[in-house]
Amino acid sequence: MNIGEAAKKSGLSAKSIRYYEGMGLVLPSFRKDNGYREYDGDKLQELVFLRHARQFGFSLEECKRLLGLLRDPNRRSQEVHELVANRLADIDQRIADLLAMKRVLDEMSGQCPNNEESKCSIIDTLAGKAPRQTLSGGSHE
Amino acid sequence: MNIGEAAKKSGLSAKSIRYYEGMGLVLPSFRKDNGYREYDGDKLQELVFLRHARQFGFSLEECKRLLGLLRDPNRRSQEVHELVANRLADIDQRIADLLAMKRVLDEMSGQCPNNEESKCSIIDTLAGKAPRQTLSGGSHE
DNA sequence: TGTTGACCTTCCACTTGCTGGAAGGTTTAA
DNA sequence: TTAAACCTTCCAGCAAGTGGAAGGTCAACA
Repeated sequence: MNIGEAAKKSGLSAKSIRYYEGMGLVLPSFRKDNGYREYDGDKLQELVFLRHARQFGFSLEECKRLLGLLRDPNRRSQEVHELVANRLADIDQRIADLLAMKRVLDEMSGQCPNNEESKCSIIDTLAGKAPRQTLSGGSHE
Repeated sequence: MNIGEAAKKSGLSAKSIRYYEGMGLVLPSFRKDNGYREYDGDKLQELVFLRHARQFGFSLEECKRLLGLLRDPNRRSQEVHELVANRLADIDQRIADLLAMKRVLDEMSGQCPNNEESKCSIIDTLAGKAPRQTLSGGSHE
């Protein structure tokens, strides 16, 4: 199949597929005489795999490693597990950061008069004029 | 004060301060004869404000609007409140996305044998071979 | 046969928010 | 005087693509 069909079936854009190819992730099965890329079932499966991995937030570098493991019949599941564990640690960190932001922004939001007046505790807090609301919780800055 | 001192006191890097200037966010008070940037207390406060706003995840465009509001004595706190509300909605969305990823990755991680064998349900799931674990929860894809 | 439209190709530019480095000018202290 | 530590501008690059230009190809239809 051509790149357009591979795109439709994999859920990726043709642009992305070309980009991933340039990054060395998934090459087409071969090129036809007219230069068109040709993808077979195996390659399509790799593209789907890639889309899933990206949806879980793996970087292209990590996707490259995952594809290597997908292709390697002698892989150790340990290695796959480790990549997922790293990803999970990263996600946990991001969630914690976002929750810390949310907590303080919620607090700030609730204290803003939200009217036609200029007085605004959000502005004061960001400017460092109001009682400190830090992301880290401590009073050190 | 020079950019180096402004950087130290604001917690930003000199590179970032120059970048923000290029983006039209915070200009130095003036340039000295030798071309060096000079920052006074007000400008330093704006830089600190900027650092805080960035720490809360506001984009530079949003920071630009926030700085405009900081400087505007006739601002309406409504406007500030709205920016924060938008930011909060974005944060909530991100958290929800990350939690959905985490949920599925946790599940996958627990099912992987995590040993020397090649059999790995994580790989199978990403390849779409195993019982579907989707981020959206539905069976539609 | 012509031509229209939908494909496909490559390449370059743009995005966000910086960071690093090169090449060079200034200031300060020993 | 000279070295270190500033400062200046500009250029390149990161992730992970998207958009568009310029052009080749293919299938269908009159």
